[in-house]
Amino acid sequence: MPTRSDFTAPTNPGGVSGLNRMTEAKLWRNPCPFAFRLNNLALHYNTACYDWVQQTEGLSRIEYVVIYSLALCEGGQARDIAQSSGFPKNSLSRAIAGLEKSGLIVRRRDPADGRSQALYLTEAGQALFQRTLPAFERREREMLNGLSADEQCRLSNLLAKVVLNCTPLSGELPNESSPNESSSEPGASNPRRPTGSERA
Amino acid sequence: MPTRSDFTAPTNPGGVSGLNRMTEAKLWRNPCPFAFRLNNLALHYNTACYDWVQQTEGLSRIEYVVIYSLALCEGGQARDIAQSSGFPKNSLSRAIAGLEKSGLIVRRRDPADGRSQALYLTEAGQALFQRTLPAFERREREMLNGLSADEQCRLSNLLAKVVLNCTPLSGELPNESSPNESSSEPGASNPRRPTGSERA
DNA sequence: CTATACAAGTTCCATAAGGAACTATGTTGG
DNA sequence: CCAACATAGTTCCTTATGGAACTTGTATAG
Repeated sequence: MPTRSDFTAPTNPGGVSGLNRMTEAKLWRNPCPFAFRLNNLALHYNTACYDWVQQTEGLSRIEYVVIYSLALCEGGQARDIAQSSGFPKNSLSRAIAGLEKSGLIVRRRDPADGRSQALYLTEAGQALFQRTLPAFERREREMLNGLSADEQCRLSNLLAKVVLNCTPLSGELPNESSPNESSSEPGASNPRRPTGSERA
Repeated sequence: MPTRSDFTAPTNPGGVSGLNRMTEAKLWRNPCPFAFRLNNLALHYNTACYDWVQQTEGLSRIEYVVIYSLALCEGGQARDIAQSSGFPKNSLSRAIAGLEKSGLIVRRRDPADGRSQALYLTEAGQALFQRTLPAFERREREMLNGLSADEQCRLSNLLAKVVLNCTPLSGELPNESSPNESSSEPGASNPRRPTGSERA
């Protein structure tokens, strides 16, 4: 049976729910709880799935994003993938070159505009997508299986609404000199770059 | 006034809502819509905020994550930041060393355990947090301002629920040989690593 | 019809990032 | 009490990453 010493902090001060103190703070006492939850969930999803694809198919995350993007939107261009995923175009250029060499995609120059090229999955590319997709779908289901069907639906809709609300203000950044909000923050300026860490 | 040629596809086949075809596909015709929306939102939030901090304070994302983590959980250890943020511990080690040199944090060895060290914000570190936090809060408000207060609350709760549902299965990965699901995917195996791209 | 600006992709290159191995400290168990 | 193992943090080193500049091809304007 447990003695008193069994209850002294086990070095890892596990919170009530098995989370450590810091994670609990970020979840429940965070001035930006939404941001944390988003990032936390994206992390859990992405690492599980993309590590798995790396292992089983030898494709990097960005390469798989290209495959996935073309599966959803045949004939799309590198530019489209950049815009919809947030990866920089030079990284995409590399990934696309690699995938073409592996025979998973093909490029077709647009006769109407010599600059752009439409991208297509080959048979092999489609097969790869077909055999990997289920794992991604399963992971998504697993993450959501704590919610009822109704809750899942609501969550999905709310997120979509936020995405639509955000997309316009993509390039915008916190700038105290802008003549709207009243929040009293000091230093600010205004760079730009729609790059980042989406990758989906 | 616009002539007919004004309406021919502007090279960028903007969808109804101003999104390009591929983004629309990822939003509305995606077998994993939840994952895409998460990543898309995380991207918009993170790039805006962390680029801004980089510009105004000269701190990298991971450095700011350390500051933020300690502001929420004073005396936390590097290990805690790693667990709650998903950054690898060697990268954190670097960031912590840099922040200490800049005088934004201090380390204090734990007398009870010579391996670990508790981290604290200095006055300067706290001041930095105080003057940067509002921009992060503002960004979060901006992203959510398309939702009613009630919807925001619901979204928040649903996300928290999913986070709690996910955390246990952190290390787990899609493995077809597991004796549960029936989804018919082929290749699978089982690596591990809780690293990734959370960073909040 | 040239000059200028813009856009899609590619190449170059410096560096940030993270895996793996290591150090130092703690814990367990035989 | 020592051997084996675990854990916090650091160091080393290779590689992936992405900014900036470049190339090629299109619009626009003077």
